[in-house]
Amino acid sequence: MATIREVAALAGVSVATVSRLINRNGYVNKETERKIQQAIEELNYHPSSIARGLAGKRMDVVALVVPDISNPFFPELARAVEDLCLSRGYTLILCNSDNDREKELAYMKSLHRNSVAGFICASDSLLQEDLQELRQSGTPIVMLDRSGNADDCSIIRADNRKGAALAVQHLLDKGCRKIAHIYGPQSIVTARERLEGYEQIAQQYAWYTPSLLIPGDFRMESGIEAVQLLLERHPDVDGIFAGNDMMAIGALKGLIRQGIQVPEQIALCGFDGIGMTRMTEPELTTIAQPIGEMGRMAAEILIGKIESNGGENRFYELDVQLIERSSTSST
Amino acid sequence: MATIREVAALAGVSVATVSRLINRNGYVNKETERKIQQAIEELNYHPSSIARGLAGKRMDVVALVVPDISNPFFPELARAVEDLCLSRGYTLILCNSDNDREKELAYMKSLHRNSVAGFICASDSLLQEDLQELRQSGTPIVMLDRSGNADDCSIIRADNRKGAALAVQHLLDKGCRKIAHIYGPQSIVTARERLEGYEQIAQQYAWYTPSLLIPGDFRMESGIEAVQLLLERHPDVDGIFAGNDMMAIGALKGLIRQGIQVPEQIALCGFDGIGMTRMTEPELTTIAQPIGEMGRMAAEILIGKIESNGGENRFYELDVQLIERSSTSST
DNA sequence: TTGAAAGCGCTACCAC
DNA sequence: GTGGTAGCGCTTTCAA
Repeated sequence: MATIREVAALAGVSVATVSRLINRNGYVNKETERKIQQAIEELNYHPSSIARGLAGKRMDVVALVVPDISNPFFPELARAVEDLCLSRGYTLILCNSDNDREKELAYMKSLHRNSVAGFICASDSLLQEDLQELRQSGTPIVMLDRSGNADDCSIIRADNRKGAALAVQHLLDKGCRKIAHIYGPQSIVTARERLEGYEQIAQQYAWYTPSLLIPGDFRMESGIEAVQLLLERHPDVDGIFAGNDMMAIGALKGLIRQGIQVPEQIALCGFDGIGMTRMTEPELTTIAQPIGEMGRMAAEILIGKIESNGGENRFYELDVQLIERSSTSST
Repeated sequence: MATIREVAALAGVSVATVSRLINRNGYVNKETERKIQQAIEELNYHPSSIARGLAGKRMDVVALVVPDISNPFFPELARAVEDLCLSRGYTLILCNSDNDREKELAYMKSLHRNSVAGFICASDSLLQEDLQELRQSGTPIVMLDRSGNADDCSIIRADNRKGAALAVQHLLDKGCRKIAHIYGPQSIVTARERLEGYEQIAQQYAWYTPSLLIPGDFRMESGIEAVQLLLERHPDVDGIFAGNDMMAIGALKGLIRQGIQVPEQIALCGFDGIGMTRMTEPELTTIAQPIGEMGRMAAEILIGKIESNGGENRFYELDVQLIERSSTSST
């Protein structure tokens, strides 16, 4: 691995000049530049980020912590973040916390020691105090989706309340007269907001009763179980709004298992808009978050902060969209 | 962020002593140790991996490149790798190449610049020459699953041939008399091996004909299309072995769409053993690779190489297992 | 058992 | 325009 000194020697200039060229600051003679470029080629020189980091220049690694990589929503989100980072010359470290505090803290420690340039948190189980160290060292932080609110950082989230309302309204439009909601963990902000959105509409109707609310944990299995419980409680439901797509997929499976026709007997709508909703039969109607845009935006804002040393913190609430498919409308 | 010098000053010793203690090499007086430990606590000191890296000590970051994060097989694999790395004090950089050469090269460049300690490749589109730089710098490399063979590194793969044979045999046992195979890209070693495994058994039968081989790209959509093509060619097939679970899921969807009963009319078997095979209705029979073990093993071998400066290179072929579910056996 | 000092590869400041 | 050089935080001889 060639060093800057070797390049300088080969090009017959000083390391300072090479450094200036590489970082494109300061003046460098055209002819000198050519010679240096050639030397770089010849030695196949790549500046060491390590040394660069030590020498005070900001590093080019940013981290994204997701709570559950087995939920395709997060890989999709990660892809978007990754794409933008890569195109801007940053490398992404994808950390899967699995909602495991141990892992999370191990990651925080590692990130801190490795001096990441920026940090995107999409995990709900990371506490404010855990971010303290990073924050103290001035590392820009962006909170994405589940991670909820926090001081001193920008927050990016879809309009969960509106999306939930949209879902319920859609089910009503499709003729449903008793709509249940499988809600996610109330410790998670997105789950809370979606529940609120549901209630906002549902409570206007006579059929509404709290027992239409079934708890889930955002994972597929809980969707199956929720359906079971729901059918015992309310054999006459004709619409289900699941708090996310994974639970919706589980719910669909539960319904099919019980021999229930979807959407004829019960219509079903999810939330997230992950690709997998097109995998089921029938395909799932869902409220699509702009996943790609959220990821890109998070990365962009983060990099903006890294490169400008700060910038104002805002709360971005992105719009959602109903995607109508066969789980709510029989052809 | 406290430095080693501050710790040394507070403890009233030299930086060398602190360094010795931290790295647990060389002698340190009990009493001195206590004082240093206390200083470390007090300043909440974490050694900088950056500086440590520059100073010649090996870094604690390893990278895993996967070809397609939207195939749950890879997140599952990554989780296993990640867990083991974390438990051994390493941080994992998860790189999703999307089979995109641009991205791949960008990653390789970044990894090189950041001097990763080790590298696990699970991507098929990374060429030998792309690994050249890493290899030259002495970075240990492990090839996992799709990445195929390469010199100077250990290789870990499931027994794809045997798994495929197992699948076909299982379909035969279930009474199938004409079994098709949806195969993956033949540029990928695992796809080739599975095709071979299929042929090994199928060719022994009179019903076998090359037109039972339908190409796919390991993604769900291609499973749907493959089924369509297959049914045109052979309306009388009664068994399908898909080259991986994602295509199997697609195939299932295609079959259901056409109103075909699974497994009554056509039995279906996948390959990989991803969790999602339990999400469909009917659930999918599949050949399970020991995903967790593969990931852990890859990480373990890699870390072994990192810490021992090399070690012999072996080819590990892990055993697979048939998981029988309703897509091949009607209750 | 401990300390002093020479780098690791690079950036940035100050002279020339 | 260009070069000399002082660190960045740490590890690692080599002496003491």
